[in-house]
Amino acid sequence: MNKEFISLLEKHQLRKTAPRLSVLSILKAKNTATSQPDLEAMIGKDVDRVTLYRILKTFEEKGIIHKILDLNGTANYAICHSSCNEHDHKDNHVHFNCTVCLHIYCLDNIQIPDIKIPSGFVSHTTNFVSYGICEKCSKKAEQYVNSNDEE
Amino acid sequence: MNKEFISLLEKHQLRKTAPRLSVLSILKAKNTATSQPDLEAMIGKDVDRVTLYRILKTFEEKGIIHKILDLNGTANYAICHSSCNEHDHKDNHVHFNCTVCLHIYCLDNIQIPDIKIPSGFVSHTTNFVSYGICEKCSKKAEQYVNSNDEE
DNA sequence: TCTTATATTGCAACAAAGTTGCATGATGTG
DNA sequence: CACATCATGCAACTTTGTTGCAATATAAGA
Repeated sequence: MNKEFISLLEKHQLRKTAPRLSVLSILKAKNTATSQPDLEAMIGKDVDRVTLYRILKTFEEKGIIHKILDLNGTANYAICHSSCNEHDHKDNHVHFNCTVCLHIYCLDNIQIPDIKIPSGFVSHTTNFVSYGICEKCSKKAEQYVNSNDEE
Repeated sequence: MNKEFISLLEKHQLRKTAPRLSVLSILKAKNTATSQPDLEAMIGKDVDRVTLYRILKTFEEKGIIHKILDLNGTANYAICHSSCNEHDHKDNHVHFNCTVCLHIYCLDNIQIPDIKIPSGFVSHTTNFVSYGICEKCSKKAEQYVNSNDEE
């Protein structure tokens, strides 16, 4: 399991260090993006806050992870599924940001549609975020409603 | 010109105060969204920082302005063109974020296309941001290239 | 295996962004 | 004009992110 991360770091010519492997394993373990504060809490005090910021920055630049901002502007990070690299680092799937649990889902199968932009403007990347209620939170809400049927 | 802002505040049952009118006139004067730091600088020290935050929060809740996050997660604000209100506060046009000057343009004429989201998920709002180089910055770059033709 | 250049980390200190509680002051309605 | 309420200002604080520099770990070569 660790081998996967080690080869990922090697591929990008980054040294294999404990903090970096921790970050990768935390991000990989979840199916949603992880927020900066959560990451900081999960990684604990073994790794310095500054180190974490720097790791996230290099990972993003190398195309290992991508950053998505939630509705509050908080940074969230997820491992890139598609084969990103330094030069071609696109993250052209739609994201879903649940307004209840605040989780961000990468909808890998849903491509961002093309749009026409005004002449004179040149677009390099696009970002599509859908805000609403995720499956888990919908189900929880249903259960809650059902349990109060007698009212 | 002030009448416009005063009636806007009345419409939303907000008291007409000097700080609120300042915010409105600053936002209205520009064709791009204004960042929180810029707003703070422009409004000067006559208005307290905390007051500014609170004004922006109420304006957003009332549907007077909308918030757009730039690529760094910095909050930017623009006056809503469409007739938004507390209950129907949608901002369904595309935004363009220039990576050079960092300005955010509201592309009022360009609607956000619909997408299919996975079953179980319920979408309330969508957000579409295009990142690239705006017209002004493109022209500046051209001029720069031309002036260095002799090289 | 030892040495060494260099990438990476940790620490301290700081800057910026945003929040909370409370007292003061302005607004608008009767 | 009085008064309830909304809005602001101030102080203090939390969170998020950055910078410089010294200490340390990594990887590659002798």
